Amino acid sequence: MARWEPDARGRLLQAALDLFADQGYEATTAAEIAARAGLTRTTLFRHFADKREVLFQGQSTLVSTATAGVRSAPADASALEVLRCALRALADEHVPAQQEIGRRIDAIVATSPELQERAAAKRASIAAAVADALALRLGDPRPAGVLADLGVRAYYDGFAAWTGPRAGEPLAAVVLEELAALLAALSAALDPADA
Amino acid sequence: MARWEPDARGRLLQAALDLFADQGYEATTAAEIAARAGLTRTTLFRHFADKREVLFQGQSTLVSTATAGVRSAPADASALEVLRCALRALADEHVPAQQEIGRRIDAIVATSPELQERAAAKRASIAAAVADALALRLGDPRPAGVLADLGVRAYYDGFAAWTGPRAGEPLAAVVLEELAALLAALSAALDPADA
DNA sequence: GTCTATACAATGATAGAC
DNA sequence: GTCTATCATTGTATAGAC
Repeated sequence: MARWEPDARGRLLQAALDLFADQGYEATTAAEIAARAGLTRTTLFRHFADKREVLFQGQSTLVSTATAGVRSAPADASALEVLRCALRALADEHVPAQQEIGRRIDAIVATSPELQERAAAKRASIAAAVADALALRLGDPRPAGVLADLGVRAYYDGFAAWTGPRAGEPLAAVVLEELAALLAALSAALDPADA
Repeated sequence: MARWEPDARGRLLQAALDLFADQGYEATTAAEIAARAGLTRTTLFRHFADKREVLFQGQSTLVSTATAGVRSAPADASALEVLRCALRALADEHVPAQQEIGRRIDAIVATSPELQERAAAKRASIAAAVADALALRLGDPRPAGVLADLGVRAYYDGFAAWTGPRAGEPLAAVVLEELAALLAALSAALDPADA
């Protein structure tokens, strides 16, 4: 029998979601979150570097997943196929149970500049990881960066659709479809004669 | 004759650059920066919302500049031409005197995750401003977002080249050239048959 | 209108006990 | 792994000085 209740991190996330939704992010102290999770403030900061990371804990592995996803692509894959491998790897990190949590997190992040800043940093880290891994494969940082931006945009927009109207479909399918839509939109925008 | 030395913000920036380079960002307190600028801690926080903004003050107008740049484009301009208008507007915010400061800021930001987070948030804000303004013009958020990413990447990469090896050229020219290079790299990556 | 003095809540780090 | 306790610093709020 364990000396402590298990899953301290998950309990802290639930507590934070409840309190932030109730009182707002700024009005909620780290001590309150910890208390609601049955812990102390010190323990919260043992698990997370700061108050924001309680909310973003689900994204902590995405950077290494993105890198691994690029490296997992077959040796003869095209640049676009490599990008799709990375997106599939990222999408596989999420299960439908996270859709509800994702919605709640998004709603809270939208209320706080401090949280939006952390969200932007996370997205930038993932984009940089994809860009670096792709640059290594392609031998050229320019297409790598552009493709990484495209892929990360598809991933975020696809994730948003998956937590909303397209909750029933597999995340990977939604994301890859979004990537195709972005590429088509880009072609159309760059070559207006297509109209 | 003025009662106080002018340009408090500029003096705070100089003080921060010196101290951060000397002791590191974390080891430098807001009180030290203010003292070196001949001010008090209270006054620093009157001018800037937080310690990080002392460094990023030069980017405070870029979001509105980006929006204005998109709106300043001729009514019959293509999507790409509109994007170029925005980039020219952004580039015109900077003068060669900022090259040295830009280099010093970059070096310091590279040492601190907290500063990198702020930098990522600034970049994301500019990208979002361009994307929103473009979406309004194009009537479709998808190409707008992709083009905004492309443009912002060209702007940042161009700026980095301008503070380094291409210091002698006009920033706008470097950025627009970078945009062309990114577009060419993308085409080549998406259509490998071109080789 | 800009600067300063002071007090304050909260963050995040640290050291040591269970 | 958790807890108590303490500490410097951030960032805010409020007051007044030149």
